Amino acid sequence: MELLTIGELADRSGVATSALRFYETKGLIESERTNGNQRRYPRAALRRVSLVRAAQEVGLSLGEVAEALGTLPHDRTPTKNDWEKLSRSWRKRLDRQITELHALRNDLTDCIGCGCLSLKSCAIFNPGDAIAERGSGPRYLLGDEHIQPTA
Amino acid sequence: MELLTIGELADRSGVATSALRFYETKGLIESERTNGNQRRYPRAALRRVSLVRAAQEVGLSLGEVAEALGTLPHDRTPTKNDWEKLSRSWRKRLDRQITELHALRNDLTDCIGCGCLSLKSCAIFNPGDAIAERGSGPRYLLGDEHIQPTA
DNA sequence: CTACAACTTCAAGTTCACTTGAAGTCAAGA
DNA sequence: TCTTGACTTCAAGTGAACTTGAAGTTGTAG
Repeated sequence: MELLTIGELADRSGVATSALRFYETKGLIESERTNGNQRRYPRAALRRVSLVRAAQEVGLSLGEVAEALGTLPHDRTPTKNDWEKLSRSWRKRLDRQITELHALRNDLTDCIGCGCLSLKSCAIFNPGDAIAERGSGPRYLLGDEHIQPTA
Repeated sequence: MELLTIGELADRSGVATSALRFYETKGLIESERTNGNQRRYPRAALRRVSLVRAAQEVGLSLGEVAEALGTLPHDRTPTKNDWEKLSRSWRKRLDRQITELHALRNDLTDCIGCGCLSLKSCAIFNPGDAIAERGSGPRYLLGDEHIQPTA
């Protein structure tokens, strides 16, 4: 099997045919045509589709993916160097994202740990807001109003 | 300052007023009204908004956030237990996401490392596809066709 | 050679998460 | 009191990423 039909590519990549045609209009993948005008994809298209999906995972829009792919040469097979540039920039983005998620995770853990009795220090629930207007003391999540009456 | 106007909430949360009204239609936040029908938000709303944004970061849709918030009691201030349930499920999701990103990062690193001379083992570019139809030897990324003519 | 699944294009529709605009009301300072 | 900026609702618009439908064509197995 030299070339893939759009249906085969869809099956193998797990991406709907309609999405593949859509990707093609966006210049993300390319195809040859049969005499009867049907698309035929080289094996490389399968990797290309995976690349697109991977990039989406990383948080890139299709436009950004197209742009990134645009940095790869059209006239020749990409070299290791070509690829390294692309890959490095994505990895950077990935690293940043991982860092952010870790931070969020830690905040959540703190919130569980603290039982929300020390909301002052809770990053998630006090982002940029000048809190500490009521002095210290117990606070409740999602319903600040329940201040213990100074019994 | 007991209650916040929508503008103040917007400034403090960094979320546009239009978005806040939109969140309200989705049941994500609530407000009281003045005699003149203007919204007034309790401080809790600020945390609530942050919660929504945090959840979006984790990859939840607004619908899912609404659902999650729905598991919190409406009639009383959420307790530590209420919160723990919610927080744990989100943290789980966060963990899964972090794991996925790590995997993706590693794949990218491998791809850089291998110089794409051993695409057979490259997870990103061979997901679920049975490759290895051409035997071993050099392969090129994004353009498989360039097989060295057996010089 | 025929049947039929798989393909083609093109326009329009969908969902999500908002934003924008119009037309009018409210709140607070000079 | 007047002015002005902040607010109100409601309808419509936006952009991303596709999907769906209609109407017609192609490829292949029987």
